[in-house]
Amino acid sequence: MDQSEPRQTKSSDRRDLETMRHSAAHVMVAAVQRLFPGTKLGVGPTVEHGFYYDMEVPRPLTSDDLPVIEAEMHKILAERPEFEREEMPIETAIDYFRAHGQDYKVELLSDLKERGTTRVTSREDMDVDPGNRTSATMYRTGEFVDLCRGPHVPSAGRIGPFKLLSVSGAYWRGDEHRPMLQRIYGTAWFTREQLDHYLWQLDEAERRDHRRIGRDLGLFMFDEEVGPGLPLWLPNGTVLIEELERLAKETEERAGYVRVRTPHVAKESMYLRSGHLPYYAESMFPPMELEGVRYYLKPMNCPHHHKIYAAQQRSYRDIPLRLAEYGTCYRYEKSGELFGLMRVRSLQMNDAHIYCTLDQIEDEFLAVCRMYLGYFELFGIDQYLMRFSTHDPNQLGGKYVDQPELWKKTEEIVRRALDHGRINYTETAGEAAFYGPKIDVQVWSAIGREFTLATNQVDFAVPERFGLTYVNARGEHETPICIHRAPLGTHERMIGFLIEHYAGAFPLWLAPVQAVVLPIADRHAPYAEEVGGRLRARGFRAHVDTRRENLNHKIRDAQLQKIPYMLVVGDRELEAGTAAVRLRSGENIGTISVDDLLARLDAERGQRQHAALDTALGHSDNA
RNA sequence: GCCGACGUAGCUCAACUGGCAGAGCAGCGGUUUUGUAAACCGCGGGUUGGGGGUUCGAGUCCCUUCGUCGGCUCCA
Repeated sequence: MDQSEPRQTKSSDRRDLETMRHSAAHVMVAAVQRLFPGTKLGVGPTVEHGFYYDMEVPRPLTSDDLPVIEAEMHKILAERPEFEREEMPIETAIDYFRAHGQDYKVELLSDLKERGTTRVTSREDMDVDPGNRTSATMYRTGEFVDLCRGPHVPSAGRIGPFKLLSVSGAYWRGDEHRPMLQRIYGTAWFTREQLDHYLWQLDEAERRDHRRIGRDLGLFMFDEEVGPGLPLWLPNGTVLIEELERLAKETEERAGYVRVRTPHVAKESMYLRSGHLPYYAESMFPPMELEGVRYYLKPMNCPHHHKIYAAQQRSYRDIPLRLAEYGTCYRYEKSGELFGLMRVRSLQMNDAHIYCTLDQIEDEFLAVCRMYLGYFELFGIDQYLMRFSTHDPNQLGGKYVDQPELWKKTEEIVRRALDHGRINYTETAGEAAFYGPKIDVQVWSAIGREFTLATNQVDFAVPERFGLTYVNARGEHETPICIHRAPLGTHERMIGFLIEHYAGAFPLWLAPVQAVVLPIADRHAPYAEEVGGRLRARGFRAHVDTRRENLNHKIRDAQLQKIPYMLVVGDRELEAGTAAVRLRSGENIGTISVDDLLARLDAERGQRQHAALDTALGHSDNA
């Protein structure tokens, strides 16, 4: 994600840092081996801010073990061992590790030898060199020997300040059917200041965590009896939802969408037709049976929308047809995957399905991308990654529908749309949906977890299953292409993300409470109510704090609630028909008339309509 | 789902090796009528997540179940 590397870091420094962290990982695992003889090594790459090592330890580790391991690491460092490099034939290395009971290393080397690079992942290529199938490189640090490509710092004395952060389970080679190893995460830096800065950032991230802010600002809650992953939206959070929906509806209306509404359940037969059953069944809530018919909670809206499309004869003149719905879906996420609002079991999706011809896809797809970019501009989101996912030709007929020419064609169209729109993206093969290529917008939560925030997918397979057609200009039936898109993702994830993005200080148009009027003494309450009433009459969400507390107290509470405008009214303001305006930044903009205040608020609230939405609608290009 | 940790008042946290469940904030009642980040006094508040067990005695030890957290797997 962002920030925590020193700003001036050059790429060579960056490499040195990675080298040093990788060496730290070696020292860590050497310490674990000393403390827990019989430890078997997995792999231990560096990651964004540090390193980890996976290993099989005789007993499960707990966080209490980390200080002990750190102490052992310091002992090793005090011995100042050299990192000695040694190259040997691959068979010799296999024999060595087999003799030492290092089964995982044996497996890595055997794979490399027998199958070449096919099973070596990026996590593993720090251990073995996929390009070299005949010899292996070993590093010796004191009595500790590990398979490793290197490079390493020459001496362990070069390892900078470090800290072990957490311990957890991790499947060997990321496969849930294989053994679970113990993973220790750590971080290491050149200087103590950098380490402290990073640790401070971790604390800061915790303060931005949407789960904490969500509670403090009264946005949402969970209840054990309602069920895990089923958020309850409190009044303040509901304002966020409704403002986002208003934004979406205005934008989509102007972009030529029509709105529909569909039920939350449907019969089994529809999901057999759509292909969700049985393939998606494990992500769906189990069926409920009524009068011998099985119904499912909908995990997505597309089948319902397809039915609406199919309900009447469509002409080429009718399309693109863009059906939009903030649809509520239910997905049975595994219990361990739930995470605050970011990963839930009931979700409201900014969904729409665009039915169009092959010729129209490019424009439609680009228009959707512009819509994202407009939203992101509006929110000031600049830390994101657009990921273009294409199919893997080797999996046609399996993971992917067997229509090679359509894959090729639609992928080209998407690529051209992205290039034409001058949109930056990375391309990943083998990550497409089974029905077509897609773009995902990746963002990171405050604690650094990656999420797909929005998605835009081409579907050239499912419309056929639903028998969707349109009559072309020659009077023939043709199957339309469908674009699935959710530029604002789901309310749950988008709001979870925005909470962290703004650290709870939402822009005026989105803020659950936009202004609070603070009467200094009881005698100012009627005037305060009058000011509040005028704001509300103008469509602002304004409260009046008439508690018998002093001003400092009311200010503090309003600050903690991150209310954009605090309007202090006392004798002077009452007299003059004004309010003393304090912003949540702490800035005091002085005393202004209520009329001026309303004008200012109008202008600020109106910002959401301007440039960003023009981008969303592609107006800036045409203008 | 898997590995590990953690569940004490609305929130943040106490309670030494098993020995009378406590504090601050919030809430409520009263006093104060206040000018830009916490006025003062008082009061209520808990089946220590649920269930079972060990023990003279369990917040503390054991089992089980639910939930949460850190990862893994998976995903909007």
